[in-house]
Amino acid sequence: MLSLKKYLTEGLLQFTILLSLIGVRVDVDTYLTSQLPPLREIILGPSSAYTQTQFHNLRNTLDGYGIHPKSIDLDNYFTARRLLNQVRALDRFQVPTTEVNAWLVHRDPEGSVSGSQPSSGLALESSSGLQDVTGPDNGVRESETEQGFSEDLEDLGAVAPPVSGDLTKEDIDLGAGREIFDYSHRQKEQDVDKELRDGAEQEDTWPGEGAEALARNLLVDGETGESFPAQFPADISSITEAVPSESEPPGLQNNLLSPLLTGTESPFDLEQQWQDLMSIMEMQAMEVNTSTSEVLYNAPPGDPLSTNYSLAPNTPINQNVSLHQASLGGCSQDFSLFSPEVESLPVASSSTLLPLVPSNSTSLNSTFGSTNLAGLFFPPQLNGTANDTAGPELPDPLGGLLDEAMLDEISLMDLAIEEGFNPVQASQLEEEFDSDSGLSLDSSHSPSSLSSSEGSSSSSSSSSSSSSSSASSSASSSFSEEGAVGYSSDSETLDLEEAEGAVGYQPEYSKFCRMSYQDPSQLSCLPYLEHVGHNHTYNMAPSALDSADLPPPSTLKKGSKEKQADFLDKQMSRDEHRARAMKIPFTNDKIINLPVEEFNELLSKYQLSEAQLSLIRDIRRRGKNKMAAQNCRKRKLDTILNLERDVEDLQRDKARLLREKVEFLRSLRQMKQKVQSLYQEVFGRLRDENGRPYSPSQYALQYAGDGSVLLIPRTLADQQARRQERKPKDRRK
DNA sequence: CCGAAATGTCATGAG
DNA sequence: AGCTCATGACATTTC
Repeated sequence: MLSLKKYLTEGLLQFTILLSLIGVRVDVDTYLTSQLPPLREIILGPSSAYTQTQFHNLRNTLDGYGIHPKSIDLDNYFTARRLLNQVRALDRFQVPTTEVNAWLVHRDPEGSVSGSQPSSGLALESSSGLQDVTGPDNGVRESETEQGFSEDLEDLGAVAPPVSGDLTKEDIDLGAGREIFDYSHRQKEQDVDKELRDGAEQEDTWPGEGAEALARNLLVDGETGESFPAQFPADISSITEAVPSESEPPGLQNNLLSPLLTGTESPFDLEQQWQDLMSIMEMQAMEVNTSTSEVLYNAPPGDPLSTNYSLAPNTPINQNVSLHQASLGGCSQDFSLFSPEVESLPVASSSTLLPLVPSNSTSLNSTFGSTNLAGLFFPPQLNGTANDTAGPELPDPLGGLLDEAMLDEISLMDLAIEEGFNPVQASQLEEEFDSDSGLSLDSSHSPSSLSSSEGSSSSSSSSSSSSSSSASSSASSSFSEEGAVGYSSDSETLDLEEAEGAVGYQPEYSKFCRMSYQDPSQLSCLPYLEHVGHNHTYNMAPSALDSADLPPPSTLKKGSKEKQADFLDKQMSRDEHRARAMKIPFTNDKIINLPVEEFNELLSKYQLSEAQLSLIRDIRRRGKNKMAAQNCRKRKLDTILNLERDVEDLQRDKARLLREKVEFLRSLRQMKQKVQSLYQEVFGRLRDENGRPYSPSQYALQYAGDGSVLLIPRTLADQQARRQERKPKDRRK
C-alpha cells in the first residue's frame, strides 16, 4: 500500500506538473467538468501506470488473467478512444452557412420595425445555431463511441491470438550469446568457453532430466498460450464497463452556449473564462506563427476571420460581414462607422473605437458587454442597460469592441495552436486507419515509441504470429519486443513478445528467434534450444509449469546439432556458458524460472558442489534481475510515453476548448452587431410629434420587461446602465 | 576507435 | 528469514 500511495502521489504530482507545463490553470477543470472522462482517464491512466503492484506475484497466486491495473490494454483502450474522439471531432468542425444573410436582407426592405421583432428574430437565429451545434455533435459522439469501442475490441482481439505461437518462441528466447564472468569464477571463462566448444556435443547428452524438463517447459508455454484466450473475455468485459465513462458528456456544448441562453450569468462565465484564456495565451502566444499573424492582421477586411475560422467548431452563427453592411446601409449612418471597423479591423477595432465610446460604454466593455446583450435579447429581465444609447454611442452599449480585440487575439492563438497540433492530428488519423495496430498511438510522437508497450501489445500480437516480416520490422525497433518480459498485459498476453523479449542478448539471436518461431519445426534443428529455451512464464502459476503436456521428444532431440553447435554456442548467454562449464545438470531456464519450491527440489536431487550451487544461485538471481530490469525499463518507457501522450491530449483539449470559446464569442459578437443594427434601424425610424428624428445623444431605446421597447432620455438610460454595471462587479468581489 | 544506445549486473530497499 | 521485484547506478555490449 505504501508504494501504491507513493506512486499515486507521484502520478498526481506529475499530472499537476503536466497541467502547469501546458499552462492550464486549475480552472481548466471548470472547462472540463462537462467532459470529465478524458480528464479522469488522464488522471487514472498515468497514476495507474505507476502502481507498483507486484502483478507477477498476483498472477502467480491468483492465477488471474484479468486486466491488470497496469494493463496497457486498458490504457490503450482509453487512449485510443480519446484520441479517436478527438480526431473524429475534427470532422464536425463546420462553418454553418449563414442564415443570417437572408434574414438581414429580408429585413432591410421591410419598413416597419416593432419592438418585439428584433428579439424574436434573434432568438430564432440563436436557437437554430444551437441546434446546429448540439445536434450534429451528439450524433458524432455516439458514433464515435461505437466505433471507438469496436475498434478497441478489435485491438483486443488482435492481442489474444499471438498466444498460439508461443511455444516456439518461448523456447527460443532463452538468453544466448557471449558473456563474461563477473562471477567469482570469471577467470575461468576462457577456459570454459574452449571447453564448451570442444565438448559441445557431449553436453547435449546431459541428464535426461534436462531434456524432459525442457519438454515440460515447452508444454507449459503452450498452455500459457492456450490460457490466454481466457483472458480475452475479461478484457472485453472490463472494457465494456469502461466505455460509458469514456464517452464525453454532451453537456459541454450546452455549457459553452449557455451564456447565450442565460443572459445574466453569461457575462461572468465569459469573463472568467476569458481570464483563464488570457493566462493560457500568455504562454502560447509565442507559438503563434508570424505568417499567420500577419495574415490575420493584414488581411483585407471582412473575410479573414471567417476564413481563419473555417475549421472552428460549433459556430452557432456564422459571421457574415457583407450582410451586416447591407443591412446597415439601410439603417443609419452611425452604424456605418461601427460595422466596418468591427469587421475589417479585428484587432485594431477595439483601440480605435474605444475612444469614441462614452463613459458608460467603457464600463460596459469591462463587463464584457454581455450583460447588455442579455438585456437586449431577453427583455423580460428588465435590464435597462446602457446599450440603449443612441447612434454615436452604439458601440458601447453592445460593448463588443473589447471583446473583439480579445476574440481576435484568441483566434490568433487558437490558430497557432491548431496549426501546432495539426501533425498530431494527422498522426492520429493515420493511427486511426492503421489496421495493423490500432493502438500504435505513440508512433507519431517518438521514434522509439513505434511499437511502444501499447502499440506493440496489439500490433505485434496480431501481426507477429502470421508474418515474420511485420513482426521483425516492428520488433527490431520496438522496445517491448526485446524488452521486458512479463511486464504488464502485453507481455503476458503476448508470449511471442515475451519469448523474444527475454532474448535480446544478441541481435542475431533475436532475428533467429523471429524466424524460427514462425515455424516450430525449425526448433528441432536447434540443438541447444532445449537448454537455452527460457520460459518467461515465471509469472504464471507454478502449477501451469508442470501441467503442460510433453511435446514429442523426438523432434526436440533430433536435428543437425553439430551444424549449429557453434552458432548456438555463440548465442548462449554468459551464465549458460558458465552453467555448462560447471556441469550444471539442468537448464538455466529452469534455474531462473522455477518456483522456489521446485527449484529447491531440483537442487536437492543432485549432488552439487558448493561452486555449482553458488553459480546456480547467481544464475537465478541474475536471470530474474535481468527480466526485472527489462520490465523496469519498459515500464519507465511506457510511463514516459503515457505522459507524453497525456500532454498532447491535454494540449489538444485545450486547443479545442479555445476554438470553441472563440467561436462562441464570435457568434456572440455577431449577435451584438445585429442587435446593434436593429437598434439603429428602430431608432432611426422613430419620429417625434413634429416628425423629426430623435437625437441619439438625447434619447435611447430601452427594452422593458414585458418585451416592449421604450424611448427614454439619455440621462435616465445612463443611470440605469451604471446601476447595471455595479451589480456584476460587486457580485464578483 | 569513439560515443550513444541497449542490455546486463549489482546493490539496495520494499512487500 | 528468505524470496522476489523494482530501480538506481554502474558495467558491458552493440551499433
